Amino acid sequence: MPRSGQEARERLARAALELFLERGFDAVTAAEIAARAGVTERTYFRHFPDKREVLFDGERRLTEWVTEALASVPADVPLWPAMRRTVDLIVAPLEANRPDSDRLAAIVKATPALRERAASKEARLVSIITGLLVGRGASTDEAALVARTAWGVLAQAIEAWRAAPGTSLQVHVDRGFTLLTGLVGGAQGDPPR
Amino acid sequence: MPRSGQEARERLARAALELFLERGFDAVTAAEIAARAGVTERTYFRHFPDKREVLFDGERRLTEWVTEALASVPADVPLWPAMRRTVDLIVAPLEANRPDSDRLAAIVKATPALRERAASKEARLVSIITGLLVGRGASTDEAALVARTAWGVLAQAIEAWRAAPGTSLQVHVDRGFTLLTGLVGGAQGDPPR
DNA sequence: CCTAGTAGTGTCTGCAACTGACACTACGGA
DNA sequence: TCCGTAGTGTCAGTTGCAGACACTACTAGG
Repeated sequence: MPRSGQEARERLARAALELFLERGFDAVTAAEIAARAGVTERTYFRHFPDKREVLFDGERRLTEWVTEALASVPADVPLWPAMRRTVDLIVAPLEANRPDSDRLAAIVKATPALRERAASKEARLVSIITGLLVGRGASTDEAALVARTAWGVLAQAIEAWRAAPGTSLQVHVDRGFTLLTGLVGGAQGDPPR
Repeated sequence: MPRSGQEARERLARAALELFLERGFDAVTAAEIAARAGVTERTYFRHFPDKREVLFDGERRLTEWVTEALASVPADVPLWPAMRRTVDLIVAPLEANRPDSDRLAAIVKATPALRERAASKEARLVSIITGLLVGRGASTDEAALVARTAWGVLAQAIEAWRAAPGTSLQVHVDRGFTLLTGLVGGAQGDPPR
């Protein structure tokens, strides 16, 4: 293997994070990020497809966690319980990662262009999960619905977790699932036609 | 030349749609859209904040439909049933709008940059719905969860509906809600059907 | 130890998405 | 009839991104 490229990539990611924290996403140019990392703008774009993507490099790990978690659930567990266990399994890594992900979330929240990218990443993750569920034997419709719903619970839990420092993510997740079960499963009158 | 402003805006929207259909989003420049509409590029950017937004002008109507539909549900209807009725209420306008929205969906689906924008719009709509539900007296957590989940059902139904021409959206919506109830509310045991 | 291949980089060049500043023109109302 | 306003054109500038090509550090193979 030739000279480590991976190293430059990490310097770029760190430089970008610093600059975005210092001055905000919009006030930083790609050339400046590259300069701080000691490379050229062109090199930046060889490592990341655009200015935003540096920040979302960690999302790949999330995908891995989900994939592994779901794979670790026995195949005979029905869809929804399997998804629930999967969510439980990725709570730990998420909590371990909190300090970093909090800073990231702050930057993203403050920048529309980044929120857009984040929303897109979520959608992509949901569709990956859907694929995995289909691989477990679910119908496409079921899989998509379960993936969307479970992700919704987790996403909402994460949001509440960030809003309330010092709380445990697991608590929010549990609350979300029970809340959902109560709301949806409850026999309150909603006549289908 | 023209005076209305609104008129130019509509010409721009039509021109953009045509060009995107003819050559694809990426192969069209903002200047070309403007030219076909008989104005300058600068004028384009006075009507729309960026190249993508022309296509999403109609989303405002969706927001209105949702707002009105939810407002029309009596305040004493509990959260989830209220949401379910709201979804039912906007099925009609959605179906009436099918030909246009199908073409739009095709363009969006083919272009990553547009999918991103679409995902972002969905997120925004969900947060608007959350706000409305809070206005009805729900807690933030409940509201967010219900909004996310219900929108998930509708979004999934719309996708299935587009994939199966000739079917009725209402059918997919009904199926989605019953499926969800069965999965989430049902005893932890059995795969459906 | 030398040589050849390859991954990573710098440089140069160019397009297209936006943006600010300013001058102009049609219009509706006083 | 004149004036204020909203919509537009023009021009110049910044920045995100991409193709082409030459160069350099490193590694493997002889």
